[in-house]
Amino acid sequence: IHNQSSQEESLLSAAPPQQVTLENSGLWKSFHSIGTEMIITKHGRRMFPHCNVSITGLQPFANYVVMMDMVPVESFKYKVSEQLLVAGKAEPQPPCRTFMHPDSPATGSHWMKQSLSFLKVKLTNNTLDQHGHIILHSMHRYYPRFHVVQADSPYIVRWSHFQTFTFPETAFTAVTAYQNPKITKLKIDHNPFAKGFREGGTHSHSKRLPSSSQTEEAKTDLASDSQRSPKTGHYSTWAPEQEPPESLHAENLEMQEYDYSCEEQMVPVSVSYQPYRSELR
DNA sequence: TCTACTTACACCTTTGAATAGG
DNA sequence: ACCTATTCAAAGGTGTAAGTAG
Repeated sequence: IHNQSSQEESLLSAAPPQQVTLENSGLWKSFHSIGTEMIITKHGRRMFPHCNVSITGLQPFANYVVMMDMVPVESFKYKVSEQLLVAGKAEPQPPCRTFMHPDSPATGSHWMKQSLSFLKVKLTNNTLDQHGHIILHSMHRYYPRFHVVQADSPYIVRWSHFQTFTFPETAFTAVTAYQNPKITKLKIDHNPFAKGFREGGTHSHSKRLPSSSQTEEAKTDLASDSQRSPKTGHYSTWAPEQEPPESLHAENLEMQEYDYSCEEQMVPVSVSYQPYRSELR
């Protein structure tokens, strides 16, 4: 753990260090090794793989809010020509929205009891979206970022005791249609909703997909994933402009007050901010 | 002509209400 | 009255092909 200041050192020494672990790390790595792509649509598309994390080191009786947002990996966009190529400067950032885990706020013991699923997160390319989905630019790369905030209410968050965690293997390219057939194959193989497109299925399109040697490799990765090979975050620094290091990233953010009742707010990485709470079915 | 995006579609899983049984 | 299990229809999540936009 690399602490930024003596003030943070005293803060951390008062409580056990928070740790966020990516539970389905093996599946993410299968996609990452090929180049993860996430479909974004006008009406919002779920992520696959979706983020599934566990948290430790919280104070059992304190309340916390857990959030997720998306951060650009670098400051340029891509185009397709055989493979993804850099195609100039990135588009201006759309409104940065945050997905608040529906259990928020909840006690530390609640969060640590079981892993947290971000299955309901939806991505859109519609900058006028009214459903609170996370807005991204197509042909840009992003990675999800997780925030753990000690707070009694999702609307008034003290940004002290605020920690952020990211996982390099969760970086992805936002696309409106799949560019890499290997990614398509992996998704069809492992997303139950895409079962109709699997080889041997009754769907007419199923035989159009090229077979890939990558699939067996991916299955091996998944086997290890099923044995739970989660990866735990620790404190280090890497700039989004750089290729992420193997290690995970967690940053202590500046202490400040934040009122979620506002429509658009700034987060400590100088992007505008919209609170979003998913609907429970 | 090329690339990026949108839409309709068939196929599938998930959800939740209704019902039955203990 | 209460709980659990089962059934089943509706809602919603998929990638694809074909079309549109620029």
